[in-house]
Amino acid sequence: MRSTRQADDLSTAARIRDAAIVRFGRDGFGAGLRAVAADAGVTAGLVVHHFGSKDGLRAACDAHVLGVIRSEKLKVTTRSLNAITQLADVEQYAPYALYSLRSMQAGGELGRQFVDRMAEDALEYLEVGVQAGTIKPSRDPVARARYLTYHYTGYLLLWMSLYGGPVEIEQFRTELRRLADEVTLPALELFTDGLLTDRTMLDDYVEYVNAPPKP
Amino acid sequence: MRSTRQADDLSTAARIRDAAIVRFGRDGFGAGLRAVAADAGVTAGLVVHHFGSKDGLRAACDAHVLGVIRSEKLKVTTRSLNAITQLADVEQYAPYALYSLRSMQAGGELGRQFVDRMAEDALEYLEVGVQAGTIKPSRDPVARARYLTYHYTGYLLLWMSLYGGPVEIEQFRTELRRLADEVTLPALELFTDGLLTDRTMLDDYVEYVNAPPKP
DNA sequence: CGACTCATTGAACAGGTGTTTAATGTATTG
DNA sequence: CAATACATTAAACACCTGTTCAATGAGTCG
Repeated sequence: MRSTRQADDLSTAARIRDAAIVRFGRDGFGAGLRAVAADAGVTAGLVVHHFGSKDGLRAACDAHVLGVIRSEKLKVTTRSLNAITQLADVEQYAPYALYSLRSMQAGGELGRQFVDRMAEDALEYLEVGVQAGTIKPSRDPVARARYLTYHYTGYLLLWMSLYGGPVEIEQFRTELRRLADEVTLPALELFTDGLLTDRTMLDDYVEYVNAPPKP
Repeated sequence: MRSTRQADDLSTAARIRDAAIVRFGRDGFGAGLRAVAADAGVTAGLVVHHFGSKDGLRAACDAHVLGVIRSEKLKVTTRSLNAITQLADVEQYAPYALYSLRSMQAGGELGRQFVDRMAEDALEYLEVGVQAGTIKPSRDPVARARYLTYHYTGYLLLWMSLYGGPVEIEQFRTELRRLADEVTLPALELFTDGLLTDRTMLDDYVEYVNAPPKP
């Protein structure tokens, strides 16, 4: 039947890829090919037959996740300032969020692209806030967007590294909410009032970088 | 000669442990026992003879690093608010800093303890600032200290995950300085002026959490 | 139908891992 | 000096990894 191929479920290759995204997201990229194959109900040999190698499989996963992120709705992921509650919001995309985190943890190209993309979206979002008058302007908006993005992403990565070995998706979301609760007050305080009582450090610094010493 | 044992260098076990700290810090805990053994100029068998197992070796490394941190000067590590320049300052302790980062990345007990300790020190330091009038008080000082610590540590961890595969100690320090430069302006801006132009979000949140018990 | 292509499997392979074991040398002790 | 305990090594072991290979099966096309 041709219906077996396309209608029954997904194509076998796609099923393997999806299983790999979930498995890698849960256990990290140290997970074995045989585990991925078992999740997809196939054999390890078939995995490399379809994807060439484990790296090929990972590349396919990267491409797919990046495609999903780019395609449409996951722009929501970076629309909020709080990168933690962000991810908790989109329930159906939790596996992709987990996979992306693992990607950052393992340090692949997808990880870098993902973070850069989040920084771009954050910049956009911050600009809107500045225009609307709700967010203060910055002397270097790009640097600020990167700074905030790296911080929130790093917070999440650190938490996953410290407390999440193999991460179940359900546990992932509930823990995210707990983290968000823990973070909200200090974050709002910092965002509203800052931390320092006087501005000499900042003023001194901008004066320092604007005064070209000796070229 | 008994002098061979203690004076010539360190004891063999200590030499292995130190080599392991450096190697694990550079390559992560995936590094093989044979690599560690070769660094120490011994055999893999001897490593497990002394430490029982690879986990035993790692436990010994953890204990030693934690001991060094506790013992004395590494309190400096957490004295500055900026956790990045922190580590760049203490040159001789860079291997310990790297090892600790790997520990956080791998998620062992040492990683958790290290972060918790940094949070405690940050709390102490922030309190001093509050007393001195240079830092604004917080409604929840403990949460704020944890928040700031996790953020800066996470920033560092994210950077290492994304860009640092095997990390050379020299490269580690120079990169830390570059990161510090990149971060200084946005951080100072945020710490001085905050991010939001009005305080309704904060006030609403505080009112919300205080609503039930507070008359 | 026959030939051909592709998906799929199970077994085998080569390489790496942590660990074990037996042997050897080298101190320290009785 | 002899005996004993320890440090150390090289080789082997069992296991797990990604990958390869030959065989089997099912679907497609001429």
